[in-house]
Formats: sequence, structure tokens, C-alpha cells
Amino acid sequence: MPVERVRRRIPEATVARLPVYLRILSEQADEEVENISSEGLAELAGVNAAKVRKDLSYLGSYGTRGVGYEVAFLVYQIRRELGLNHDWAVVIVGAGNLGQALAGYGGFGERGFPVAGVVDIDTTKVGSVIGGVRVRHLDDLAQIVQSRQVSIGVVATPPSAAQDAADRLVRAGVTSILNFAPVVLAVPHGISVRKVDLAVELQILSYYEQRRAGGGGLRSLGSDNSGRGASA
Amino acid sequence: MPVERVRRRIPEATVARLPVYLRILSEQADEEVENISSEGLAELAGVNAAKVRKDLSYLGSYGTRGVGYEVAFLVYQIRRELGLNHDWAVVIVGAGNLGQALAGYGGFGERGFPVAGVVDIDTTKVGSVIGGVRVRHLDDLAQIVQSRQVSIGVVATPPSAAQDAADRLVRAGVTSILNFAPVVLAVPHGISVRKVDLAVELQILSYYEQRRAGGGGLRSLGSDNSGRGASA
DNA sequence: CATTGTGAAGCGTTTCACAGCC
DNA sequence: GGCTGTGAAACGCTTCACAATG
Repeated sequence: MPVERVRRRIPEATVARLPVYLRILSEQADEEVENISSEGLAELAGVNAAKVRKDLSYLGSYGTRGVGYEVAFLVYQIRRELGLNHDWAVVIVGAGNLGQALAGYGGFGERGFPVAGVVDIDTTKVGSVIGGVRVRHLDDLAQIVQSRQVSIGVVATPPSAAQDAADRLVRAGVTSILNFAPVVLAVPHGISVRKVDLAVELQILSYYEQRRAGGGGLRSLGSDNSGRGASA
Repeated sequence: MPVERVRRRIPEATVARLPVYLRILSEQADEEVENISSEGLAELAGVNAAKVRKDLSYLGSYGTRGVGYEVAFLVYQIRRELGLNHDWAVVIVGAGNLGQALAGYGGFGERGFPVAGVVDIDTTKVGSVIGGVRVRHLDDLAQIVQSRQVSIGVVATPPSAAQDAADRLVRAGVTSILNFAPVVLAVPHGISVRKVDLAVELQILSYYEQRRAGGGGLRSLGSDNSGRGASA
């Protein structure tokens, strides 16, 4: 029987932090830092050291007691764990304001997510070039997904078109969706969806602002940090 | 002694969902729906009914047993709770790709977050108009914040400039920051920060993609839904 | 009698605290 | 001696299940 490494199940919360550690560790590597302690990494990531250690322990025992973690090695391990050893092509649906900004934002390709295409239903937008990519018609979506092996789709349409965009992405074979439209997408079981909603983020900030201002009731002030943020 | 309503402390997870309920309820109100059950709202929000009821119970007992919740009234209560009774002006730092898209995206103002200004350090960008707002120089930040009573700042700069942008925002008097730069911001205690990091979102999707593809170990497939997303 | 509001159980995450190891 | 790795405790959030009630 082959020795098949059975992958540990990594808690969702940890998965969400690994990319942050990865970015920081990559920066450290660029600055030729060779080792880092959980304490040091925690500081830079804005979390606590025990959390870093527990998070990293899900990858395996890659630290050295008394020393810390070897930066380059950790970078490698996290990248492997996150599936970042190869690129993942993405396709952007919607060439409006946001779609254009996303396509034009170089950071995507650099970080291993090359934009395989941008599509829009509006024929007047088709043909224009944004971020080095020519906008194609929504009907070409399936063809792009298949020929470029796209598995991640980005929904950057107006709310009213978002569900249709998601349906088309799924039909074309995409299995992960990053949704920028303020809409709860219905997708088949087994498709991953993550949502980024700017208005929601602002409204959450509004809540804490208002609370700080004493809006309505009386409460002590203090740390109003809101979860996904950092406040050092 | 005046009857001062002492505001319940609302769990962070609930605060993050209220904006979603609010959007859905507003849509329902537009369609003249008068009442909605926790079941119905849960369905539309992609969560379960018990969660909806518990979430709403933090606002008070605003439902009617046997009937459900009155849509218009709930909209009002949630808006009040989130501090959305008045507008919150925002200022955007960074007029690059993303800053422009954000400024140009009408949804901000519509949803109660008018863009009071966009600033950039690059003098060649100053003066251009995006989304109806003229780009001004970073040095004008404090003046904009004060004259327009801005309490929320949006950091849309390159990573290297993000901390400086945050420092300036805080010095100018902003107390909440929405950060789009892939950087952990250090801010004084009492300042709220929320982060939106596109690369992180994609990397999380990558993790589940890779896992689905059986990358590395052997595991059953099944529901890989990733937390902030919905999959119906 | 449908549906809310909520104690209590269940579950995942964070933090503590310290044994284990270099 | 310093730092990791990890059981166990603490915490917060979700879900259950049902009494309360219009």
C-alpha cells in the first residue's frame, strides 16, 4: 500500500489567515530574513502568537524549538497547502467600473491568478482592451473557461445580472466564484463562493462609528475592533 | 432619572449579517411585501431561520408570533441600529485603478456613503474628475475631513503607501478605515479597521479548489463552502 | 396553530499554560 | 534558555427544541 499522506483538515479560520502569513513571510524572505518566531510573525500579522503556532501546526511540525520557523520553508509549505504551486486562471464577468479595475489591477496575475478573460454582455464594451486583456462577449464565456482551464470566476456585474453570471460560470465549468455583487448567489452544492460587499463593510463600520458616538444608548468606549480588521 | 435605553451589545457576527438582511428587506419593501417570516428571510439571506431569529432578537422583540416581522418596521430598526439614519461621508485615498473604480461606483453614495473627496499624492492625477469628484492632493486630506465631517476613510493606495495613508487619515480625525491594500495597518486603539484583500479571497478559493482536485492527500469531497459565501 | 423568542446544547475558534525539544 | 507544539479551558457563535403567544 502506498504511503499516501492523508491531509489534515484545516479549520476555515486558519485557511483564511494563511494567505496573510504567506504575504508577510514572502516580504521577510525578500528582506533576507531567514528565521522568524511565532511571536515575530504574530506581531507582523496583527494576531497573537499562540494562534500563529496553532495555525502553523495544522501544516505539520515545521518549526524548530528554541529557534523559530525557517522563512523560506514556511513559504513553500503554505504555498503548497493553499494550492499556489501553479497558477489559477480567472475570468471576470462584467467590464464595468469594478471589472475594469480588477482586470487592470496587476496584482492578480502577479499573485498567481492570471486574468484569462473579461466578458460583458454589452456589445459596445466588447473589443476594448483593459489591463492588457480584450473584452469579449458574455457568450464566449464557456469557450474561454474551457480553453484556458479556468476554475475561478469573478462576478463584477450589477446586482440584477449577478445570478445569471453565476449560472453561466457554473455551466461553463467554473467551480469557485468570487462575488462582488450585493446579491446572495444560489449555486449548486460543491461550488465555493466567497463574497466581497463594499456596502456591507461600510455599514459595519457605520455601526461601530455610531456606537462610538453614543448613538442611542450609553456604553463604554474602548476597543471597537471589528473582527476582520487589525488595530494595533 | 431619565429612561436611558441601554443598548444591548450585538455580537460581531450578527452585526456583519444585519446589512445583508437590510438589503433583502429593502428589496422586499420595494416589492410591497409587508410581512416576512424568519424562514422567508433566512431563505433569501442564505442562512438558517434560527440564526435570523436570534440575530433579530438582539434588536428587540420586533416580530409577531404566528405572523412574522413587518418588513418596513424591521428596515427602520436595522437602519437605526447600524447608524444609517444619516449619511456617512467617506474620503478615498488613492486615485489609482481601484480608487477610481470606487469613486465611480455609484453604489456608495446611494447607500448612504457619499464620497466627500478623493486624494492622491501624484500631482498629475490631481484635478482630474472621477465619479463626479475632482481628485485633490493628499495634503488636502485634513481639510476635506474636517470641512466635510468625514469619519470613514478608504485606503486604496499601493501597499507601500498604505500605512502612511492610514496615519494621515487618523491624524485628520477619521475613526474608521476600510483598507484595500494588502498590508496589516497599525492604528491607534479605538480606530476601527476593516480589510478587503482580493488576493486573500482568491487564495482561499484556491485552497478549496486544490482540495477538491485532491491535491496532495486523499479526502472525501462534499461541501467545501468557505464561510463567508453562500451555496444553495 | 404558525411563528417568534430564547434557554440550553453543540461546535468551532481562541487563548492559556506548560511539557517537550533543540 | 528560548521557543515550539498541543492538551485543555475559555469563549463566542450556531443550532436545537420548545414554551410563549398573537
